Amino acid sequence: MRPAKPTLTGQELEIMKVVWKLEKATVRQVYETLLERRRIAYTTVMTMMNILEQKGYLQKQQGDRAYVYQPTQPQSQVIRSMVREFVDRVFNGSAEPLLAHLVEDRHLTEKDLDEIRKSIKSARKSR
Amino acid sequence: MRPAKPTLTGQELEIMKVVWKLEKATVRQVYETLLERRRIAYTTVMTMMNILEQKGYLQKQQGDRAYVYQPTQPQSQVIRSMVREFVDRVFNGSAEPLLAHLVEDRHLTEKDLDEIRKSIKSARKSR
DNA sequence: CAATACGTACTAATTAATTAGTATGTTTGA
DNA sequence: TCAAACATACTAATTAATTAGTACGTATTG
Repeated sequence: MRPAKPTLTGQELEIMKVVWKLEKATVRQVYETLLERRRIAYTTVMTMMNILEQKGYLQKQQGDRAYVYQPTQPQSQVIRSMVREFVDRVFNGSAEPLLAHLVEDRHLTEKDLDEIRKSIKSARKSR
Repeated sequence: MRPAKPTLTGQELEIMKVVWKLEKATVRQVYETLLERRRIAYTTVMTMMNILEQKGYLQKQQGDRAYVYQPTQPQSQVIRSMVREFVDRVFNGSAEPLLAHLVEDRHLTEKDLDEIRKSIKSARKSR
């Protein structure tokens, strides 16, 4: 049996992104979307989506003709736990060094930090 | 042939962390260190370290008895590119949403942000 | 020096990840 | 209606990742 919430692998994440974007989608819809970027077989997408269902990330229901899949969790929540795992794995759980790296890489500006500062304050209020 | 700088996988990163810590190390040293945390075979460590050498992350030289392995790149540099890849993969390259997640997760405090702010300023000066 | 520990090369087993084919049944439009 | 398109279930091939075993040689030490 598969564990309850196994991590999303690379290709699985790609598919989830499409489904989140579309809110709900058939295999064909996802297939068409992915085709715009690269060559892939219809059945490959189907297999992946079924695995995602087994993993608990997607839910399917009978639609007009084909199954319609939809995410079981919002994107933000899933990504949050991916970040948490990454921080655990790479930085042993502390986010600060990650920040340092982001800054060094010039991905972050002072303006970004102001944004963040604000959001911290409001988060604190709502606690 | 292997690509020049393939990404580090989970277990490979664990081994690299040990070697970075020790600065240079034999298979046995890494093996002993990993043993403290979990059961693993000596040859497993050796295999992994040889793969890391093929991938260009480690360099080996003949030591007194055994080969001595050392990192070809500093930890900070490797981790920086792991962060970059993660940001690309999960956030399509923009770091800001990553920040938002870190904050929401309360991994980040205002104090952290002050630290970062300072480091941005000094980075700017040295540009 | 002989037994034991150590080191390396080579091989291999297992599992996960990725991609896709085939068989078969349903729907639909010309 | 019937051929083409579509859908799904089932199976499978390929590659990567992870873990480890075996054979064999060298070093060490009691």
